[in-house]
Amino acid sequence: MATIYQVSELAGVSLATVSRVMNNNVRVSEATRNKVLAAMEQLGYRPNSIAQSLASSRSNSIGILVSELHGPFYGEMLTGIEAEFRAAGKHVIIAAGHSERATEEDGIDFLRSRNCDALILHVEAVSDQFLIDLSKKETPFVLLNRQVPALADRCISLDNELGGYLATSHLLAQGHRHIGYIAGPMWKTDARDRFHGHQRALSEYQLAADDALFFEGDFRETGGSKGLQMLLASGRPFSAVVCANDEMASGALTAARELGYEVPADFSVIGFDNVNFAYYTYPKLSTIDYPISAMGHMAARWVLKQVYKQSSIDVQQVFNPYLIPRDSVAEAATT
Amino acid sequence: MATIYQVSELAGVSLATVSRVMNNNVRVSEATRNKVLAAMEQLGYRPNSIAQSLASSRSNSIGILVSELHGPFYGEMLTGIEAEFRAAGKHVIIAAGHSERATEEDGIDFLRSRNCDALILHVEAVSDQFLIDLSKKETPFVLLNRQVPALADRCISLDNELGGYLATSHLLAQGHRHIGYIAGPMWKTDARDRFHGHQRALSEYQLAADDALFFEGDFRETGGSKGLQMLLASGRPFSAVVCANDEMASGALTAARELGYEVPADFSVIGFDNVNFAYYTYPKLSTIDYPISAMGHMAARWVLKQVYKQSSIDVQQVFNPYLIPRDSVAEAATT
DNA sequence: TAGTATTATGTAAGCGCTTTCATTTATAGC
DNA sequence: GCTATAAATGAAAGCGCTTACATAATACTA
Repeated sequence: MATIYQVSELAGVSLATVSRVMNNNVRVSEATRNKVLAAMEQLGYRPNSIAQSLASSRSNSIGILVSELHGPFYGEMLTGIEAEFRAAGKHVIIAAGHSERATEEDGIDFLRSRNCDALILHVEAVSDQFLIDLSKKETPFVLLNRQVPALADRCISLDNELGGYLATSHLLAQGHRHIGYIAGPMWKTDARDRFHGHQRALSEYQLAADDALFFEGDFRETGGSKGLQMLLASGRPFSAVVCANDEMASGALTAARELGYEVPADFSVIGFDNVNFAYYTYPKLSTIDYPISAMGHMAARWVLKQVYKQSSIDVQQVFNPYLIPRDSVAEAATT
Repeated sequence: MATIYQVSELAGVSLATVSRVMNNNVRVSEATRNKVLAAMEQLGYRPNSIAQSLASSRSNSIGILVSELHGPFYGEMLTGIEAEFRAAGKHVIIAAGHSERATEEDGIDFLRSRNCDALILHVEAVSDQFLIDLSKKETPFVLLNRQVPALADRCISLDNELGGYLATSHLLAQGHRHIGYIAGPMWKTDARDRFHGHQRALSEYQLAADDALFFEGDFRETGGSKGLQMLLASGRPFSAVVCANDEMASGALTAARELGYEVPADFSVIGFDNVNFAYYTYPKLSTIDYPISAMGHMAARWVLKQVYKQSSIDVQQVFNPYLIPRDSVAEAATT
């Protein structure tokens, strides 16, 4: 692989000049620039980005930590982030945190030691305090899908409480009064927030969540089917169930069918996230849209703006969920 | 951030010694090693991986190029790869190729300029020749889900032809004789191979694929629903349809339902890939298992073995698909 | 045309490590 | 105690760039 030195020799100029034409910020005469460009072309020169990083102490790489690499949710998110950075000539280094504190901290460490210019963190298990401490170190970061008041300026988040509220309100508006709830792991903020929204909607109707109709799931399909079975086993009547995400809703749908129930005839189901496959379940899942791809883009743009100083970029930090009514919710039977 | 120099000063040794204890291959006396370790600890020293890379000309990073970052298939694949490398202390740089030639070549370029020690490529649009040329350059790479005869030793692939054969054989064994086919984009090798398997199975029954019952889709849900509509519109009777992947099968299932058909009562449907959600469709999708996660692991291990010389690792290069019978395929009505 | 302000280019000192080679120190043999 | 050998450590030259700073070339002014 050719080095900058060989280019400079061929072009008959100094190293510095070659470097200048690469980072075409400084003025170089048109003639010289062309000579250099020609030499680069001829040698098939490509800059060694490691050397560039070392010399300039910017690595042009951004570390991304997500809980998982698979799953519709994270996939969308990563796509949004990658697209934005790729266009800007930056690259992403990705690690998975698996929603475990140790793994997440480890991942952050790993990314930091890779000299990332910035980090985009989708972390669930580390404490707020850990993040606050981290914010005092040199590597800037932005939090996706998390609200830490002390770090508000670096949070890109969805109003999960509102989403939970919207879901339950929808059910309520359709006449449902006995509503089951299959939650996410309650140690996760978003799971809690969604549930709080649920409670708020309920309280507007002078209702309260029924403990017997509450199940704490795991945000995965199996959690949804297990949850539905528990709800059914409770013996308590219900005409609707809200699932804290689409994957659990999908599991619940499948379980319902297996147990001989029909949705929405026997009871309605609503999900959360509006992941891609929600449209392909049967019945089509009513859900709350989570603009995760847009939020991924936004996190990337935050970095572009704050870290790479592309000041013209606008960043939206708080996103709002909205209802996507489809076929899994119907009016409550009037009894 | 502390540098190696500060560590060496604090420990009262030379740079070289500190470097040695980091790469603990060379012999350093126990006493010195402890002094250095203590100094590192005290300074919170962490090596600058960029500098390490420049000096050692290994970057400890592996470039991954996939078609998309989202979707159940790629998600699984990335998870497999990341897990393997993370454990080995390597990191992955990920780019998306979007199944377009220019974007893929661009992505490869991008990754190479990032000084990756190796590349794992899931490319569909670049030519075999391009890859052969690439193999002559210095960056080693392994191909996932692609068979290039001249590069056989760096291909990790599935026998797609066999998979296609298994799917159709299953249908045939259930008595189906009129079988529709919703293919992937036929310029993609895997789509073609699967179709060839389909033809082979058919020929064993002295049957041939019916052009009127063939639709070239796009491997996505919409392609499946469009495909099914075309099949239905053709006026040709059929009792089963094979979809070249699960996403199209899911789309076909949804479309069938919307048009008033029942699967598998009116016709059977079989997919391909066995992605996570195939179990949650209605009816549960019969499909062909594609061990993509295992293959992702294997691609990573190929790199560990070939590039990082971890010779104890075993690598399996060709994987076999197998049938997962579920509920979307039933026996053909005996007429 | 000398004098000054601009612009273009070159020189050279790092960036924080690895690694070769030379040197010092410890170990052993006689 | 003195050499021969091995083990531990240090000195220093890069890796391929960026970036002050210095200098040379050109343009502009009076």
